Amino acid sequence: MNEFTSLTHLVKRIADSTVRRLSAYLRFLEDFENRGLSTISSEELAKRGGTTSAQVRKDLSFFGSFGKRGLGYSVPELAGRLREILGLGREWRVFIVGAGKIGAALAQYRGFRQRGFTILAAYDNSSDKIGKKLDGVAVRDIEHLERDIQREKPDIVVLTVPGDQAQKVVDRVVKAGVRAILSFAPTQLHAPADVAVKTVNMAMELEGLSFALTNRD
Amino acid sequence: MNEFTSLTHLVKRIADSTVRRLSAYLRFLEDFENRGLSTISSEELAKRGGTTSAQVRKDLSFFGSFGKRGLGYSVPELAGRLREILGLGREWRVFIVGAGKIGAALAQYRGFRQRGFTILAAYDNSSDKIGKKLDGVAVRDIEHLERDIQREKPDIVVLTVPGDQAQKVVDRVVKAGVRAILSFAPTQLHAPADVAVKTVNMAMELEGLSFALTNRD
DNA sequence: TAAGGCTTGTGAATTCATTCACAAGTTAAG
DNA sequence: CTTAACTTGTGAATGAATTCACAAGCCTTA
Repeated sequence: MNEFTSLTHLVKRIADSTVRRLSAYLRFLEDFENRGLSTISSEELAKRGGTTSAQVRKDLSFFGSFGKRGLGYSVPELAGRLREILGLGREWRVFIVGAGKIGAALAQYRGFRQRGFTILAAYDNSSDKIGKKLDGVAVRDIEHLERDIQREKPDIVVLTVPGDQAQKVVDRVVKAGVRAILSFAPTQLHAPADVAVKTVNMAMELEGLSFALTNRD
Repeated sequence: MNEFTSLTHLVKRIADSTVRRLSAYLRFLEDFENRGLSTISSEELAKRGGTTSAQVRKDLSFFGSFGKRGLGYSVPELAGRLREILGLGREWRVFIVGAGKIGAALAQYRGFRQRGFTILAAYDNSSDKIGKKLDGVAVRDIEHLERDIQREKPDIVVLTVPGDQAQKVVDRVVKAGVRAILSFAPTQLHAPADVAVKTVNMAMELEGLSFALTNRD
């Protein structure tokens, strides 16, 4: 039984950590799918994901009950359910803002396309880069960012500009109507509550390692 | 008063989320330092970091009491304390394994050097890349990885190889004595408990955004 | 049909993290 | 010296996430 009327009307807020694990489970399931396995238990899923079987079952239970007692989960069915839950059944349109090295690395990253994320264009303010291509992705003048957002309605903006320009770009794209941002700038970003912002902060990860190496034994 | 005898003998395990916030506080403090401000309150620090003043004070309280009641914290002193806590007072030696686009982006990333992370070398298995330079960083044959780890004793290995090779490289570098890894591969990695592993998983972040965009209203 | 072996789904218990709320300490002003 | 205005540091309270533990259901074998 399911306490929710539908996936789009979640009663409880789902924790970020839960969503991240669902994403990991999906990756393992795809692996199992490729190897032709048809069912999997929460225990096996847990071992792969470095968590516990109770955690796996609890995570899934927020969205329904997808398994069979005594048997486990059907690999293709659970994979399908997770794709649905994570919203991967459709195309997501992406703009990259910042055509530096990180932008270039992302433009060629196969994981984007594989999961339905289509990169429409990249933006930069340097005349060296404008008009060129980044692995098949056109680099456009950042002057036209707002205009293009209105025309092409990207769902997600990936930010790879230097830290001191990141907040300014956030303000611009939010004003133009973007509601999801993935930033690689090492700064804290501020946006309205209805805009989803994720930040990948390398400096923070490195300092986490530095801390771990320093404070142990 | 401090319930710990020294920073290297923490009684309580410090949560990952706490360390990440400390890292953020340090960034703001450096900003304040550059602007010549001499004191700051937990409230101001909180506003910048998108948290609460109680959280800031609690985070700091795990390590000692660094503020003055009625006044706040001395900016340079607190910055210094945080650098010490995070282990940023020394040089950290880094190998990059994988000289693809992401490896290249990291090789030129200024944030590394700025915080005392020195990139000693990069490794790859492609003869196109071996012997070349990645923004001043020599690309070496991955065949020599173990030998070089023993010789040059890097503290941290940054992994930017394709997902299907990541675990193999982890096993190799762990066996060779490395105790901290920062991975950009979109896979779950397994390592002994005394090895600190952080993973930056772009696919997971994107799926988090996809989930957020799908499940709202 | 019955028994044995497995595995799910989920309330309850526990552990962990955040927020509250206030005594204690500091500064500045009169 | 006294008062007023602040701000820290921290136990206690609350809230959130994880783990426990077991009834309920499914499959296989005989």
